[in-house]
Amino acid sequence: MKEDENEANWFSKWEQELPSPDELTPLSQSLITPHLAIAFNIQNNSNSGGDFDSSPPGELNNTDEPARTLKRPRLVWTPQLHKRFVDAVAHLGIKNAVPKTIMQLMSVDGLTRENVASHLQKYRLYLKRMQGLSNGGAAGGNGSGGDPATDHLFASSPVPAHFLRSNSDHYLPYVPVAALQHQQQQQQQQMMVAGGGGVQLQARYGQMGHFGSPRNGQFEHSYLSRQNSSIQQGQVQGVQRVGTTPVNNSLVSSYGEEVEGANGRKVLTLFPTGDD
DNA sequence: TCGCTAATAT
DNA sequence: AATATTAGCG
Repeated sequence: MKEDENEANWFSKWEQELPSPDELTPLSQSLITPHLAIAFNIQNNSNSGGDFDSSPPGELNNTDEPARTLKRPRLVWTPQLHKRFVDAVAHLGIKNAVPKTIMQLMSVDGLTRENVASHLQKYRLYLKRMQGLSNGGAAGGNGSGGDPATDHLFASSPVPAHFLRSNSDHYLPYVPVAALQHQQQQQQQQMMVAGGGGVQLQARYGQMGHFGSPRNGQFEHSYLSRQNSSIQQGQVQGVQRVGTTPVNNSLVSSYGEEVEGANGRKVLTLFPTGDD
């Protein structure tokens, strides 16, 4: 197999040029440097949403600047991230739990409103389905419903009781602080990278400055301060077709499993998915 | 501009 | 399968 040799070759080059941990690109900024983009042959498909593409639809930038045209990698909603989401929603109360607000409360660097909106939509559907059934086994053992599969993720976090009311009129504005034990969970995160052109994103978050105590259903303050700048780092890596696992960082020093789905779609998992 | 839902795209 | 994006409305 000569191809393997070739790949091994460019791979070592590539490996040497990887940024040091300090230089990891924060998720909130450009996600993939032009260099990496080219190295991975990741090119934007042109239009479609262009999240952080700075040029508006009307304006046309003839020369393609990869860095600017790149699409965000798909966010991977890990159980922990989802938990944070649930906590945020729980503490905001139904009325205030809208994408933007949730996003702010979560204070996850790199998390966009759209990420949250999309997730929220699915989560709501999940809740609805849960109500339809005899409520009771929200967490852990669903399965026989034969429903969409994100349930998996959703089931990983306990659903606050008041979410499951069909009467959405007057929810309790807050949750009995029981679910609020997350505290400083370790910053270890899982990262999954899909091969074959699929690039996924891992979000890192720091400690939440404690949630404000909701008074009378109005959350009055300042979850707004996002000053946890120090802990926030994220990194994306693409895997072209390499069989080799690109582990070289101190952050990702252990090999994950390289599993192959039915499609030949490889998924790299760095760090075990730490559930609660 | 934001949010919601359903549909569709990747 | 899991997320993202879009359309159409309020």
